[in-house]
Amino acid sequence: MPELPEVEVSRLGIAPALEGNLIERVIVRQPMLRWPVAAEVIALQQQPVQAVRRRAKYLLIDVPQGSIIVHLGMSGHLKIVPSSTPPLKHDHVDWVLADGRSLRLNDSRRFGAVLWQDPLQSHVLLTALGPEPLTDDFDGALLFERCQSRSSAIKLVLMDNHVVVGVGNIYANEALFKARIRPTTPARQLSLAQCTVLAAVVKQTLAAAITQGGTTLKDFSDASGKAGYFKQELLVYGRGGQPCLHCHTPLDEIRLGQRSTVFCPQCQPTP
DNA sequence: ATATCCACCTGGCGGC
DNA sequence: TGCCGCCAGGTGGATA
Repeated sequence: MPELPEVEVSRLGIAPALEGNLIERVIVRQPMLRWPVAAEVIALQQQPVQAVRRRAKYLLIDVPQGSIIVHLGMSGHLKIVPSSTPPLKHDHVDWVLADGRSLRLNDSRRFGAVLWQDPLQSHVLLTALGPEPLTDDFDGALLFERCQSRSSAIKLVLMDNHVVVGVGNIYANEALFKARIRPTTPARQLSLAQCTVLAAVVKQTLAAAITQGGTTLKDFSDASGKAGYFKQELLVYGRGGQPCLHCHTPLDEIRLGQRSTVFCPQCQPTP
């Protein structure tokens, strides 16, 4: 999926078209995503959009009756298109706007979701989430504290939504390389100083990726259909076996929690 | 609580 | 050209 930067790039792209606009109706071509598209969303008519927010990798589109929750899964992307545009394969949901355009969700793997949140409530999927990485709620001290009870590899802990949200496989690999920490290091073995560096590079990496329009591996694009440029700045992800950009040692690639994990055996030493 | 593994689904790639 | 296995940006849920 889109990780946090790609979701934020989507939010930035769709918000200007949605906010202050009216959702006239919703067209569902394929209701079976990760869960069935929520009935409350399908029934929406003539609803003004008040705001488009993001929490972790969830987008929240606020209307007077509540909030539409959109998750992009692994392959989802959102576009703003003229409503007359013929739907393509995997264009599962359209939100038809009053100005002749539509918000269109395409998701080939259907790991994404379209859910509903009642006003003044938090959907159950959003209640147990950890802090947002790009706010002051997340810092080295918090990361260090949450690592104390964890013997798992730091990469798995960094990707655990209870610890911090939004860090997926690409950016976990990138941040650990920048922090010079081996992904397999048991989390509780990290020092406060290492956690402070790690939290800082997580913020820096995510923020830079947002600026670059996100990372497009194959099917991510922003609301206008443009691919992201951050792929050019990836230091280790997808580069297993190739030389480290710092020391030229071939990068190691292993599996951690069934996810591809790349690191430099020289620059990211075992503790 | 924590840790591990599986599931969902489509598509692209390499190998034979 | 075709078939097969493997891999891919996520994460809830079942199981020890």
